[in-house]
Amino acid sequence: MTRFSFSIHATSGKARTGAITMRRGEIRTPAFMPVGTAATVKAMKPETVRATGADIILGNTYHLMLRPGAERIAKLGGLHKFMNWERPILTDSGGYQVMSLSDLRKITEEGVTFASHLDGSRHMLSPERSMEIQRLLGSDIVMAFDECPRADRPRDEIARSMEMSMRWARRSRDAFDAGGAHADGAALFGIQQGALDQGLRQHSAQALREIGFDGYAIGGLAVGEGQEAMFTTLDFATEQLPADRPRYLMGVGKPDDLVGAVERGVDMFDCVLPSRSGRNGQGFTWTGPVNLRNARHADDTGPLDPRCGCYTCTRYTRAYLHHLQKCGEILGAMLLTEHNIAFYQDLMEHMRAAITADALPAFAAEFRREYLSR
RNA sequence: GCGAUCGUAGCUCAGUUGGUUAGAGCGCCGGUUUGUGGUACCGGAGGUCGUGGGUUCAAACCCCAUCGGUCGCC
Repeated sequence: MTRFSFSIHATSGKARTGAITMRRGEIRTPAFMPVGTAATVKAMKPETVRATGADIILGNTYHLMLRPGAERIAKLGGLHKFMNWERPILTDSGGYQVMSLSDLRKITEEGVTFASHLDGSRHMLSPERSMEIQRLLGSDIVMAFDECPRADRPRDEIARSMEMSMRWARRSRDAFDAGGAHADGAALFGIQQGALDQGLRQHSAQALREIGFDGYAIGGLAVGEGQEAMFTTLDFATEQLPADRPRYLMGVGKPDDLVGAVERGVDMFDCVLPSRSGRNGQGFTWTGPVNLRNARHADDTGPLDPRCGCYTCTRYTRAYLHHLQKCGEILGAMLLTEHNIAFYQDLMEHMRAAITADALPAFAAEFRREYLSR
């Protein structure tokens, strides 16, 4: 069994490029992970997701435990077989969704009880149960169970939440090790909290390092604080985490967020933006986001992005994509999602090449000049 | 020709004991989406209430005429 390992091949400033090697394949970093919440990257076939260049996708403990159920997926052979994706899968622990989706949640030291957003039924998640579910799913990168408080909460509340998340991180580590997932070659990532506070972030990072994880995630950002505050936090947050382990900025972000975060030393990302936007008419291009529902595209015979070599851009006009979006046609979501995911992967590939050439600052400057020009 | 009935936003319609700047859905125009509640969310434009008279302090609403649609009867 190939043990989890991370090697850095080149650096450019604080940015690094390299690869994570795992039992189900290699993950080139910096990496963008398309989100496949309910055992599917919405509107895309797994082979198409792979064809865009994705090495790994994300799945969700919260959604899958409610439907179809973790035990059922285990009985059906695990998440990879269930959804026909044989490469690595990272599973979120459910902590964030309990905050963002469910009502009637009650948080105690033991864990969280909450009402399903699907049918109101009552459920419980704890570090131990989250580890068990992620093991049943067959996850390759398991995330520690944490609490993600809103960034606008008072500092003492953020501090107490972070400290509990660190105790939960310890319990996640223990439950993960006891469950045997480690021996199977799965990896466990801890999640730093502390919102925008440098001291709290430092405490959180120290606690995680003492426990020891295969990788370290930065949680609690991109929750409304704005890009400048996020970058300011990343300036110190990445340096607080071990240099020889992957750093994963959870839930981020827009293309310019990714570039700025890579410059600050982040190695992994996931975000719903490219896939959700694909269903709602927003396409990403090298010259900025485009709303394909806008009437000005109705007679445009050009591609969405002339510099993009994806399936959609090499075969379809903006006029057609506009038409599909206006009609709410399924193919519109499919074609635009595929482009957006391909664009994100292309962006990552460009950044990896720029870091390899030790030329990330020049690439980033040129990217911003064009992407943010309008 | 006679009778009935209907004409309100681009479309389908709501709107009476006559009473602020006449509403809805869809469509149209635009914006939002960051560890995903897949037909999402937010905002905006748009109407001489078929037309012309009349009654009234006040008319989409009541009266008369007229034009147009639909149905029925000769």
